[in-house]
Amino acid sequence: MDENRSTALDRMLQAAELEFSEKGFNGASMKALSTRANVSQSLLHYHFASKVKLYEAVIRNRSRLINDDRIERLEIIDLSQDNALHAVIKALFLPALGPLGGGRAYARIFADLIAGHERDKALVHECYDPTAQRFVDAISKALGGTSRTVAAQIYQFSLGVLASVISRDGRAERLGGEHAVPMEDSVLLEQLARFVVGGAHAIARPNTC
Amino acid sequence: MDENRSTALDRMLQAAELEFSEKGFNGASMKALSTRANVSQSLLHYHFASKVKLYEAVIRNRSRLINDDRIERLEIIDLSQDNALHAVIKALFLPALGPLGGGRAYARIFADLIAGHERDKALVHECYDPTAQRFVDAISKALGGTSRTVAAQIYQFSLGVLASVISRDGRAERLGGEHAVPMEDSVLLEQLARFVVGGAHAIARPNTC
DNA sequence: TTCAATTGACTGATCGATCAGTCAAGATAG
DNA sequence: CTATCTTGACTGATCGATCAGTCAATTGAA
Repeated sequence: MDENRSTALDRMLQAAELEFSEKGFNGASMKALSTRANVSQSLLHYHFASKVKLYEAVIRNRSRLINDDRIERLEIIDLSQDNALHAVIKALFLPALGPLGGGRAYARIFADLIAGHERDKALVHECYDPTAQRFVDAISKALGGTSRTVAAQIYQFSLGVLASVISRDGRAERLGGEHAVPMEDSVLLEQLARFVVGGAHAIARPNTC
Repeated sequence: MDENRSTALDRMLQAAELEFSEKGFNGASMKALSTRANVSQSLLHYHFASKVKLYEAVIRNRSRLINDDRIERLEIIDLSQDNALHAVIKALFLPALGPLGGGRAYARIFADLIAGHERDKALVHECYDPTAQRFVDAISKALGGTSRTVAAQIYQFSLGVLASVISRDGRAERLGGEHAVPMEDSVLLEQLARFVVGGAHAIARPNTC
């Protein structure tokens, strides 16, 4: 009962995600964070013990939402069909760009994880590697049996491209000049996927085309 | 005379680049930084006035080295030749990956800049946009007159791919499994360029291939 | 040549602010 | 009552920044 009332725990996680996203781990303060969540600073420590643990909780929470969706989308793809890779890449990107991805909130945290800070290595290993392995497999198969080494390479590049887009700041529009009309999300995703697929083919089958 | 003796100013800039790179802006402390440079903390403020100004000095310094090299390499490319785009992309990537790029030192700072923090927007605009414009132009021409909007898109994706590689942490090797032998720098650059060129063509000329 | 005046580089001590984290006590519910 | 939840008050450490002042080198006037 009273299910949809926002609990203190929900508010804390939500505020933490926003705060970490906007200021980064070191830039975010427990005090500002508690104010944002309308709880006392002590309550944060009661539930999460430490700032690091809270940070990990945020990432575990969000990465589970994203990766569950990714796997769900991946599993319904027939990897033997022609445009399988295109579907795989969209299954990788869409959950991170959509509402499940936490919108702007999670964007910078994600970009930080990509950057590969020493602090986050173990966490990335725990939260993202299992799903990543599945996608490396899928990429390998979708490309007709490319080596896992090359598939992992493509996966890494793909995440880089995703990161460059996920925290959109209008720079591409500025550099593009002219009218500078921001791109629709669905169109951007399509561009993104096409770029990655094109690049993947160029690496995996350098002789064709 | 006595030209190659390390001055205090040099040591400070160098230590700052390392410290900011390893800990990020908020994670780095002026005290640790001064210890690293073997100067007093006060000297940092004497020369750079504030932490933010020091950070900006580091980026202005490094970006100038990188972008001067980029332009130099870009200007000797014949944009009408067949594999012009490949050369352009290498001109964009090589200076950032080589010794001028500051090696690991500048890597994470660069990744942070890509992430697009609000704090760095104006600085990126000042230090990177002029060169970026030149490359967007070159990409547009090398692709036979693609619109600047699409060229800017490709430029943005390219930087994302670069960022994913510049702070190498061995994750790709781990995901690739098997022997996990780290890739040679020159080979990686070639892979990188081929991926981007393939992706660029896929976006700019969706009908071909 | 000599000596005061000025400058630039640099330091140790210290400032108030803010940090993450602690703790005992109050509130609330089963 | 008991156990969980929540709070305000507090701590030591550390933050970026400021300060007065030292020291060596340079300048300028006599």
